Amino acid sequence: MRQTAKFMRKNDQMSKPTTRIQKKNRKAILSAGLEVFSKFGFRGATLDQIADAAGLSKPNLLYYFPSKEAIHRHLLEGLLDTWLDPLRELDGAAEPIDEILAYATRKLELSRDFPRESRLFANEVLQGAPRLNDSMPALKALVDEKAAIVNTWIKEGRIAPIDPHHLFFLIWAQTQHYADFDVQVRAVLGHDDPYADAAVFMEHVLRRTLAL
Amino acid sequence: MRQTAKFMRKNDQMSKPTTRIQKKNRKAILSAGLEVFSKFGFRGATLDQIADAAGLSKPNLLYYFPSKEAIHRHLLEGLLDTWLDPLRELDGAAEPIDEILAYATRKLELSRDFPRESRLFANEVLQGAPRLNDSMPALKALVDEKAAIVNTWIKEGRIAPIDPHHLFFLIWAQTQHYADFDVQVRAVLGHDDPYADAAVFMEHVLRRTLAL
DNA sequence: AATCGATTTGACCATCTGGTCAAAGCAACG
DNA sequence: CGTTGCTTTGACCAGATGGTCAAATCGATT
Repeated sequence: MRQTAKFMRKNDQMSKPTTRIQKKNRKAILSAGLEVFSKFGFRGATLDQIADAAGLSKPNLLYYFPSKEAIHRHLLEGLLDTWLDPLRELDGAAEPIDEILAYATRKLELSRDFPRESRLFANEVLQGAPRLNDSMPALKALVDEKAAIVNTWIKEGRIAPIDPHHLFFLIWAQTQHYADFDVQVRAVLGHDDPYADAAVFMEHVLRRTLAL
Repeated sequence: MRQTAKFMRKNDQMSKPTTRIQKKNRKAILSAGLEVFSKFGFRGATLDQIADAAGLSKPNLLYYFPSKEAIHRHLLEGLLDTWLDPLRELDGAAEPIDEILAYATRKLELSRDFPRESRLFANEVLQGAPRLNDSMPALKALVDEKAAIVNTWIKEGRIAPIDPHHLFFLIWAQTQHYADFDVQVRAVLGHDDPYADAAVFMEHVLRRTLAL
């Protein structure tokens, strides 16, 4: 007996879509959800908006995802991982300043290429991260691990003595600012694409901050 | 004939509250509104939540403010001003590095002492600043004016040549990060009051960034 | 204490929102 | 081409939400 979608939803914990249509529609829904959730936050977004943006009717949308929250959860799930991937690559064996610059650069590219994801995340954290609390310990663990590497570099006298945690905050704040406060950045600059200048500026700041 | 509150609301454009009760209740409503709006955004906040937080009934709340949007507008109105006040004080005649450090410090204090205001603002900008668009030109004008001062300092060879706009973005991003991403910051640090360390770190970053 | 305007509230309303359901449409496979 | 099961939808529902209103209560002034 072939599985029906209904059966999948109930018993299969949303396993991968099987048919071509399912693939297409689930992708459309997630993309639409990202668009709407990142703009209005969870409570501000409506299923009608998402259905509209996905080009589907609301009941059809709920055929693919059992609830508004399920769409949101699905979007958040992969997000923190993607967001932290560049940090995972931070390598204790390589040259400190190169490594940190590479990390910051990758993070800035993430802001440039995935601003909606950044804003979805920002919206969530702003509102107290109610749907991210479970991930916080893992986040802390990863950051602590990488902070230890930075501390090693400091003890070896290879970079200036600074608080590693606040160094990460600096990089996060600086890079995410361009995605999250996009409107303000563009209004102040009066032109598009702040990212080229931002990259130059950020490299200046980090080199100076880390230099002995 | 004494003015009634109803009369005021209709014809007087919300002029200052007159009676002691009005003063107290309007203050309670604005404080409650700040609490709720900063946590859930405009669309996520409900009048019932605000009324609850203010210790009033919903109709009573609407006796003092004509609509949900009016409360929100009222909160935003003063906000951008307060937010930019420290920047206004940036003085071209004084010592560059002292001035910039003083600005950044004042801004960090604002984050520490008024995190709800910071989050209200962040929520608004995140969602495209629909209710702040009018203020954007004034913001740009002020920033451009102060950027010109920084450029003068650069031409005089008193600080390193950097892009002044991105310098301001750096300061905004860094300081507001501690208020807006409070949950994340605390989760990563595993303790309270990041502000003392943040101040030290920020001074380090800015001194290095600006040094010749 | 009587009056008059300021304040408060319970009841109510229209609209919006997340979600359901049965029935209809459609695609693939024998 | 007919069956079978996947997909889509119109109609609907219950609860939440922003907002209204008339009536009740309160407080200051006489």
